[in-house]
Amino acid sequence: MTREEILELFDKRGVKLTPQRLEVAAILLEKPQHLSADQIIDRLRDTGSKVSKATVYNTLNLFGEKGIAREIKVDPVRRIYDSTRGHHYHFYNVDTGELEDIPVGAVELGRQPDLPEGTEPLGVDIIIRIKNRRN
Amino acid sequence: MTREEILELFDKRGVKLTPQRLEVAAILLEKPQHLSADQIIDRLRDTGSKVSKATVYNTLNLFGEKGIAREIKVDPVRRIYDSTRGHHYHFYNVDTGELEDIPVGAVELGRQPDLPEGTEPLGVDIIIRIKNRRN
DNA sequence: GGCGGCGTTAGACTTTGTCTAATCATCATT
DNA sequence: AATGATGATTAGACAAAGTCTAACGCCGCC
Repeated sequence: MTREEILELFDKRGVKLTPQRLEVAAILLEKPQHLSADQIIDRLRDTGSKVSKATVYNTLNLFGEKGIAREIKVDPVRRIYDSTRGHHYHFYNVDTGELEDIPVGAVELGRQPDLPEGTEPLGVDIIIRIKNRRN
Repeated sequence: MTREEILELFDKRGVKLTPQRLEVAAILLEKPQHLSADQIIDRLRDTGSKVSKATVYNTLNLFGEKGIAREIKVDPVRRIYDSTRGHHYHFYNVDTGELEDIPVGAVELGRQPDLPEGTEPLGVDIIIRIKNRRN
């Protein structure tokens, strides 16, 4: 994702532009990928950036709320952020910890259940857990 | 779930019986429910049990591995254990934090995607996020 | 009875993420 | 240009969940 596209996305989602947010976005949204806060901080440090830990966490929370990145719940100990915003699901390899996008349309819900009384849908998360075949 | 059924389940899943494991199981498997480690410890304390925190965590990890309970990944800060072992999915109310089982068969995957090379399936987690309707 | 192996325990420790209080940036108004 | 308000950023303290360690207990087996 180019700098231009990021600016546009911020604007569209009502996120005020700051240098720090742009730095975080540049790393996370560079390409389709799954990164933890820690990995993002490491990469920022690698590029000599001095964005603080607190800001990275604030920013990722904001990105999650505003739909700029998706928080994926797979690993109970660390939050993973997905740069791909569109409707899609995941493979999670429990051996390697790797997370992989499932091509759109390769999996689809057959029947949708009725929601509990007085609630409305927010979204659906599907994770297909896999492991390495050994032999 | 009765004490008898728990003993049977332990046996079937190759889990050695100990008084502490039985105490944890008695609470978690009592009925279909979703509990955090913390809630389980609280209930143990309420009944006067002195099972240690470490043992509760060890036991829940063991139960997860052996298929005696299911670990649900929904809240990044706390692990939730589901006493229902069968194939089923969940509603997660982000307003209340409540987790609710989706009746079996009410939702089903239409298409199953091809798995990545050299891997085999372990299972599928589906979480339908919902929120309270306000008006 | 002694030994080995596993389970349990208290409490220290680790890790991830949040909070606090101070500082800084931006912008509108005068 | 100074003022002030609002919001973002920062370092570091803090909180919470879960893991680890080292000691101890229990049980079966030789």
